Amino acid sequence: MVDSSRKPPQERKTRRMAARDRRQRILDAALHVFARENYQGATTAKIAEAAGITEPVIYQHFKSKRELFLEVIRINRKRMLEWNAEVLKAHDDPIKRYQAYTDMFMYYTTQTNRDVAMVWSMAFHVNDPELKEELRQTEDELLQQLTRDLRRSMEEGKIGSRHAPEVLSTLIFCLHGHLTWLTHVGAVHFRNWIYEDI
Amino acid sequence: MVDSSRKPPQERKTRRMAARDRRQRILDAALHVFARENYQGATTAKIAEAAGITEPVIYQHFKSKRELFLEVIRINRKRMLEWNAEVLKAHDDPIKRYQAYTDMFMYYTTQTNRDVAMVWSMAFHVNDPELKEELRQTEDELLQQLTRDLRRSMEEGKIGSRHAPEVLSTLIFCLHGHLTWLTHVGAVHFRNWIYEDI
Amino acid sequence: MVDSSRKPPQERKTRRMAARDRRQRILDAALHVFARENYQGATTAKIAEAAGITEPVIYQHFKSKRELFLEVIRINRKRMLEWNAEVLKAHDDPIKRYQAYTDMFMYYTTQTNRDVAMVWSMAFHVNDPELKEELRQTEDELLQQLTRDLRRSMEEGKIGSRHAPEVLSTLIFCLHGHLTWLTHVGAVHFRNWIYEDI
Amino acid sequence: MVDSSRKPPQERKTRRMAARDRRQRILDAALHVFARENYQGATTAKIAEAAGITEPVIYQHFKSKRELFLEVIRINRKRMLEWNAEVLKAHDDPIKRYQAYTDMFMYYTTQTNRDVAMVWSMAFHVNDPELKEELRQTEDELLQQLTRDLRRSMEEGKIGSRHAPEVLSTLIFCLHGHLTWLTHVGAVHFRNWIYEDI
DNA sequence: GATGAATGAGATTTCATTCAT
DNA sequence: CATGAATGAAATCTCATTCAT
Repeated sequence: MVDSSRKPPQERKTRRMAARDRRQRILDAALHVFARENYQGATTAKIAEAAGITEPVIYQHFKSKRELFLEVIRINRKRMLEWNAEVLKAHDDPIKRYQAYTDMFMYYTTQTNRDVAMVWSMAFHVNDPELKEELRQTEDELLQQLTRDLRRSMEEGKIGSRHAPEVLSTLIFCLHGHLTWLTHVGAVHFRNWIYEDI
Repeated sequence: MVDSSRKPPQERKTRRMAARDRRQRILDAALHVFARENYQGATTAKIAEAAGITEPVIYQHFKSKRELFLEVIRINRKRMLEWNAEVLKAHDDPIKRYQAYTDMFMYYTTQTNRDVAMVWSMAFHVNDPELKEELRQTEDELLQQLTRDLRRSMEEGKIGSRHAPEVLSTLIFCLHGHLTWLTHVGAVHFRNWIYEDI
Repeated sequence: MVDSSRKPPQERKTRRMAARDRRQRILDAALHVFARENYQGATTAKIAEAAGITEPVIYQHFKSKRELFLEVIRINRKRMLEWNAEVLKAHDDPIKRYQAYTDMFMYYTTQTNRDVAMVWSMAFHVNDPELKEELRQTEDELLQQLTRDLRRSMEEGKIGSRHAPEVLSTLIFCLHGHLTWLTHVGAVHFRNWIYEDI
Repeated sequence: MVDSSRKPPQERKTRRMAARDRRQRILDAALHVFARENYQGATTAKIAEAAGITEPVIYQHFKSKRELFLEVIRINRKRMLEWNAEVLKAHDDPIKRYQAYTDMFMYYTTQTNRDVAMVWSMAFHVNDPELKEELRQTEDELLQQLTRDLRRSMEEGKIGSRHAPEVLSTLIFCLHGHLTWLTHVGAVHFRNWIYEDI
């Protein structure tokens, strides 16, 4: 996808680039296959096929299937946290801000992002303490980012305080999780108006 | 459920149990193991061990692992729908009614019920069209039961209509799903006050 | 099928009778199932079901599946040898005699007898030395009975000696075996006229 | 069939064989084991052992045991039909032609070919409709090839027409089938002179 | 003597992972 | 580095056979 052709002199750099490419391809494929097939359902064979490589290549980039999965999770953890922070900084007007936040969630139900959401919610069902801890922390951070922001807005009187900030953030958050399900399963009819109402 | 109290001296002489009881024991064990380990992670060996039997016995009662799982799901589907309906009929006063409804959800985060909730949310990640359809229908029914009830209460002026009934039911519903996660993962600190606020 | 009801005084005899009955039922069912499903394909479960009993009953009458099979083979060995001898004694006129012999073979391709033929030919594929020896002996005996008879008829000038008696008997014999196949598989179109021609 | 003669020092370092060769080795081993042990008696473990590999390797070359078996059958079906046709074209003199045909059958009682014959006759006892149809067709084709040839020879007056061509071909055919049995079981004493007599 | 429940042993098949080239 | 070949370990499921009642 990047440039593996127009740099003949530096041999090593080309290789490095290619390796990084490969790794990314594997991660992309893995995300997709994990989302579709579940952790244990996603065989290394399927992932390799989706990445257009052979199985052993996976093991040149990742120690094991578990490590690959954790990496997928970590990448999206980082991505989610950054994204979250960014969105909350994007607008001065809180109304617009939360609107953007909402949009972000909506965004998560489409294609690639849907894969992210699926993997995320699926990860909760993998019985791995280390992973579990990581998930919990991420959820907590995301929630606190939003809670802090909401509280500040309330204190500044910029939004109504019909709900306590913790409650509101949790509500918004739950919607996210649940909408993933509903989308996944096909019951999508109220998606559009629910945010407006809150 | 049967007689686990008037056991004779033998500690665990579980052999020679009546077919019905054995079946139930397997279902109980399966529910627990599926909740803990995921569909594919829950091997028949683990289920058998949890039920205190050997693997082949499972196949005297269920045609396959898949069938066992579907049975677990179906039983809880029925249980959930009945329970839901019952709770909504329990009190004339809507406030008390929804309070009971809320309590029911809370109840779902404790031991056995927690297993039910876990299996339920886990089931969405099993790649099986028949199962998926069944899940969707159940969610729909549960949601509609609640929506109808809320709408009626609003029309009778018994509860405020700050949110549209569809929205409110969805909100309540999402909380259910998400709280399961949060509980599962260990972030439980606001459980108590969130319902009061809504 | 026989009388298990009209003999109240002699308890033991009634029982004996019943036991013998059961045994026969099992043997009949076994013959049928073995013919249809192959030695290893014929599970004790299928045999029990065909006999209208439960599996353990089989083990009250036979030491093992193998023993049951050997018994089935032995019974039909005896039956075949007796039958063979009888048929060859039935007529003085050799022509009629061989006609009857031929008819007997034909008979073997219909229902019950077909089962016998199938089991017989199937038995050759069971890898069991003891069984193999028994089969060989039976084939030899059957063949020699016929050969002796043919030789005598030739010596008495009662039938033509276009073929040597050993050859003719083998030919007739082969037809038997092969017709079983052809019938089994559905290619039956010349059955009728082939014997006339020889 | 491949190079089993120019082996390097290592006694049985069979690892890392070319896919084609490995496949062939498995087919060879399978033919042998199926012939000896019956379809269901021939476990993948036994086949793997005979091929000097571990079980999973079989599944890299064949989708299932059934597919492996069908492949064995198909290969020999092709081989038989070609062979048959070739032999019937080999000589102008019909006497020599049928002599060669006979020799071919005889040939089928030697080692490898004997395995082919055994598998062929055993296949009739495998309860599989698709397989059965394939077998029937092959038998029919073989029989018709021979019948046509015999009829032409008779019409040209090159061989006597003591028997109708259909009958003669069936006779020859039956001998084939039955001789396989007899050989398999150990009663081989007349093999030599029977063809001359017909 | 018959039955329902149970099981050890094993069959087929899959999968993550590792060599050897 | 990449790949084709290989495999140990385990998963699902079956089956002949045996208890306990």
